[in-house]
Amino acid sequence: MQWTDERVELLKKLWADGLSASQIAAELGGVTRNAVIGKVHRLGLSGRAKAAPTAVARIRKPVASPTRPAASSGNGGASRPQQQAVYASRGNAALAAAPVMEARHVAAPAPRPVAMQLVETTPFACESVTIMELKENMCRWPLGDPSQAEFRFCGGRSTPGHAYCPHHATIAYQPANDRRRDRRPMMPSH
DNA sequence: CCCTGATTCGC
DNA sequence: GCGAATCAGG
Repeated sequence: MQWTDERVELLKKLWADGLSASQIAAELGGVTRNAVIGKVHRLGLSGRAKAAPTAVARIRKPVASPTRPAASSGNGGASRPQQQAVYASRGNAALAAAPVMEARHVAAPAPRPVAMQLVETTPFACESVTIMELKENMCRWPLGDPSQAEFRFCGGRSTPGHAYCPHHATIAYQPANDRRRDRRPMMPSH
């Protein structure tokens, strides 16, 4: 990919809009965030409004002398075989489609979406605990309607650090490719 | 671990 | 000029 005028313009705009380099890279396509950052610097638009870095901080740190692995024999370059172009496609980069939204840190451990709660068809003996009884290491798989008093959580023993018990984990974490096939009909609309 | 931008330097 | 590798930090 090359930096056509159009792409450069878009880069400028997105950078000015505050998107991260990886987000911009995803938006442009065909480039990595490194490429974006490199371009940003070459264009001289680095350092986005960063609340006055206070003179001192602004000054190049004298110690900043890089400690590059003393390219004893062409570090990086020489030994690197033809890149297989593994464009950055992880993290929010893949979700960058939505320009605005910046709701990343908002989501909580998140129970399954309501629609998924009634999906389970196979009878499964849950502890059925209330939110008050729910403790660490207890399966947080929701049972029933969260707006009703009867609402419960599975409460089964979950692997430390995980949200669900082994059983519900298998439901919650189906491989993307299997989802469509295995999905039972969900609620009509909501 | 995920992410962020900054920098270097072979190409 | 380009951008991977790396650094430094959250």
